[in-house]
Amino acid sequence: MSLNHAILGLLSREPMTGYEIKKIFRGTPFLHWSGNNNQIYKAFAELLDEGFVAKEVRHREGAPSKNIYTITDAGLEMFHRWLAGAVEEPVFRKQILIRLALADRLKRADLERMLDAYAETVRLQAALAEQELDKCWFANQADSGANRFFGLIRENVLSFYASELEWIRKARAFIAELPDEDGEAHEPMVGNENEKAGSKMNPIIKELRGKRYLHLTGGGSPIGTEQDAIDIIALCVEHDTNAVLLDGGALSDDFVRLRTGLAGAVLQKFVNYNIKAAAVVEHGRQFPERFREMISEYRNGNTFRVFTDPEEAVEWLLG
Amino acid sequence: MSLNHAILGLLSREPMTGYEIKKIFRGTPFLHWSGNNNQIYKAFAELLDEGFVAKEVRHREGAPSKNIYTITDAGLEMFHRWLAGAVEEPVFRKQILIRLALADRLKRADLERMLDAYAETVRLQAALAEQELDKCWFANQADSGANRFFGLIRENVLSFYASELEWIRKARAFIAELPDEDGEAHEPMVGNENEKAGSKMNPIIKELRGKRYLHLTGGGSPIGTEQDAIDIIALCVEHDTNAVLLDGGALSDDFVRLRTGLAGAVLQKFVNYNIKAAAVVEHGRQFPERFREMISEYRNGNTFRVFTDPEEAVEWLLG
DNA sequence: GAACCCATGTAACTAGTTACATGATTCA
DNA sequence: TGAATCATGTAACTAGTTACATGGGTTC
Repeated sequence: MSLNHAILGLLSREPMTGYEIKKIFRGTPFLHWSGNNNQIYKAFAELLDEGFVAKEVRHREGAPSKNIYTITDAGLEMFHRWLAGAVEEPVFRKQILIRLALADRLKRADLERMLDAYAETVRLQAALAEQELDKCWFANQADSGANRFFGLIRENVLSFYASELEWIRKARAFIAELPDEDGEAHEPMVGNENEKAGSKMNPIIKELRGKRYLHLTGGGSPIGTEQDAIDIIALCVEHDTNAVLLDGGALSDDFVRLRTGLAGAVLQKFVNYNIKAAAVVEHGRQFPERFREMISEYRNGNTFRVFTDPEEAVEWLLG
Repeated sequence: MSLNHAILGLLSREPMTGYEIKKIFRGTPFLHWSGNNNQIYKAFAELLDEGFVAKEVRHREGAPSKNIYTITDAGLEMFHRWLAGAVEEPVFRKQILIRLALADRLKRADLERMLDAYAETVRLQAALAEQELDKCWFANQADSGANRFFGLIRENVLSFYASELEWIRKARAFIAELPDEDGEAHEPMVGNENEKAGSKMNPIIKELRGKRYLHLTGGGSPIGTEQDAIDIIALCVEHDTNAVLLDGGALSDDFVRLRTGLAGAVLQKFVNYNIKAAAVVEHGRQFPERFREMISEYRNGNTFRVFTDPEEAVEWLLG
């Protein structure tokens, strides 16, 4: 595990607090650790234990005290030993390859849909990575303006996604040329029919002060796939509105876990179709930290907001 | 976790035993699970519990009985639902990028050495992946000759390594153009001096029936880096021999863990320089399964063998 | 006044790996 | 005879994630 070494590396530049380190991990795509509290604070406890860092507690009037960590000589030596040691091989995980290997007998249309969904995921991921890269800690450092190798790193990361998109193009071309034998026994796709939206999501059109909005009540099932977003948009177009009120139940577990990419994909679609969405959640509901961060990022825009009070939500939606 | 789904996908082709599934996972680079017992057998217990597979115990005379698993209708439906669901985004882990970001102030020579080591690792990994791909279960299946998409998958996997090598080329060109300012404060590389070999590894030249071999006694420290292999080769050249006897202590933990790539890199160097190596380990010593597999693969060749009896080892070395 | 930010930490869980255990068969 | 292959399983561990808990300060 080189997390500890990476922390030492960061501290070799300047002393930092756990929280700062955590934010760096969060905002840097090639630092593949999620940077959750447990990991970071545990790592510091270990490093302190081994004498690789020193802790300075800074008490602040009327504020929680900070722990500022400084690297020790032993820590610096450890870090340099790590740099001199063997480099790990690069690894990847691509579920799409597993699917493709196992979905050998799928119908062409289903394969195309799968690849298209993958392409959208990759594009999203690439955009996210680019954005994060350009505002991450390494992009612009105090001493030398920017890290000497940042350009190389950036290129490496983005080329990963670029070559994936290029491969998708090839794969699409390949399956387009496949003979589609209707008589063949195809593995059926399950649960991809369009009419499920109506039955599953329980949408109601409401009106307030002459303005319409679509209300997805908690009684229906949550937004669990990108298809659900498409269905919502279709309903909006049908009823000539661009405002959607989501009951808390509509936010599925997959939705609030950002790494599934679902929230990103759905909200991107909302942006594309100029649709405003307000979610009303119970007061006590806890979301993953990443999701909360995303919420606060969306606060700047006019696409998505989370409320606890339904009236406030509608107010914003129609305002 | 889609491991369970992947197993269902395999069973949708034909009934299999846990051991067979395990071997498929082991031998297929894009199935990123290691395929260790615990994982596989636990997964089967779960699938059985949920009614997605059925178990048929086949008792065999004088042999351990097999459990042959067959997918049920519920399992098949589950698998198809998974296929229809959202695809996971691709992810990668490249320690080299972290190093590069943190090793900003390293000397040019050290950077070059780091990139060269990385290039070798990637080449090794690529070769391994290619070899595994071509003899893996998906490469040649009974029904359709080969999986329709195997070519696409193969291309994707290999292009990952190819584009990494291409990037290394660019990175090398970039650092070659960097001004090497001698006056600058460089972060020193630690422990990369050549003389450590003599002091650390404790090598002795021995002779039997007029044939020389290099004996690395257990008293020294184990082979922990590629540099150690280079040092050993230098000693062989110096003493005009091509046989090395390694005491068990020389095989470090990193060495026996194949995913570190150390064993592969070291043995590749031995192959290149036509050096025979025999390791003598205590009778009870347990190695990771992957390492044991590698040992048996090397049994075909004339480069590396593991013995428990030192005399046998020397016999083979000089034979 | 609700929600977010800074800041620290812990408890409980999931995923995945290593090592141990067993025992017959096959192969050199 | 010793090691490898086939075959099944468990115990203990490491790495990493989610959720919970706390509390002052800031911002809309």
